[in-house]
Amino acid sequence: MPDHRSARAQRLRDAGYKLTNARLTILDVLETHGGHMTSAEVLEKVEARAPEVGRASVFRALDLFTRLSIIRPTYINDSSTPTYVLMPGGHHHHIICTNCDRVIEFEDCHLEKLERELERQFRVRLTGHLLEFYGLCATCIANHDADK
Amino acid sequence: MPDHRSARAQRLRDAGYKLTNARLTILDVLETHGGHMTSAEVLEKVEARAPEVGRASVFRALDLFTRLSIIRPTYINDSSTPTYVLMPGGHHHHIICTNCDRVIEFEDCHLEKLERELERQFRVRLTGHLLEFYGLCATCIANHDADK
DNA sequence: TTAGATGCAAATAGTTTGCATTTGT
DNA sequence: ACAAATGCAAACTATTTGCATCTAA
Repeated sequence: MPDHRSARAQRLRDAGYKLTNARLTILDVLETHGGHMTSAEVLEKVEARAPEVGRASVFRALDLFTRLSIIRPTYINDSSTPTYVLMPGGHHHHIICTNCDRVIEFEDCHLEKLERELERQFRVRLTGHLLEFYGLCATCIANHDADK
Repeated sequence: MPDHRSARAQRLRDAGYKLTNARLTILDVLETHGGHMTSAEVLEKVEARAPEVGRASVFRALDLFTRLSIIRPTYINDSSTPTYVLMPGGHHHHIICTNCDRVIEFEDCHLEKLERELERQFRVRLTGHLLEFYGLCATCIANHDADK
């Protein structure tokens, strides 16, 4: 299995950034949690594990990790606050229910071919992608139909 | 050509929402601008066109339009503030340069098949999607290489 | 050794709320 | 007619900044 944890720290290092206690703690919090985390949740977990790490460093690290395509902020529910998703292998895919905000993750996206096409067409070098579908989940479809 | 403008107002109406002056103004601002707009830009344009429309109504409408898959908030640059993209036909696709934040839009995504697969697999009813690729644009690749 | 990163606390900016009033249907 | 939506301004909350200090390389 791929060791994403050391791989991501390595990525920081390769890009010329220091492996500080703050960054490694924040990265570990994200990796331990695994899924979707709001900045508030990250702040809370970091505070619990390493009280000496300041709020500002958390936001600075989240920005940095975003620039490095390690995570990606997205809007899940009532906007205004981003939810960060880890992007192992540079990509992530999910379905968001626009009624109850449930998130369903899925694996396959078959976007490799499109990715290569885009790189050629626009002369870009792509490092990751996020694919979000919106709609109603099974539960909300049932409730909706029951309303009739 | 499809008349997205009346189509979207119709969508509001069909979902049981009132076609108020505030909502129609905000919708028109989004459609006139066409592309990506931050909440600040929407506020500014709405203020210019219809000063009587309050700030709160703008945010309430942006939330509503998001729930209806008319627009979708996403993070383009320095996070913290969402950029809203119109989703004609329910979908939108772009490439974001993680170095200079340039946005390149593209049309084809070939996701219809995947969409149908997901609907079957998870028993969901999908209304739209957003596909974002991250990486370096041609200009930033050149600058990066020049640094060596 | 030293550029880069941190932690703190104060400042800022973006967004939401409560409520009396207005409006679409 | 009346529920839904609005506009206002105040309250709130999340995020950022400036700067002296610290630390990874």
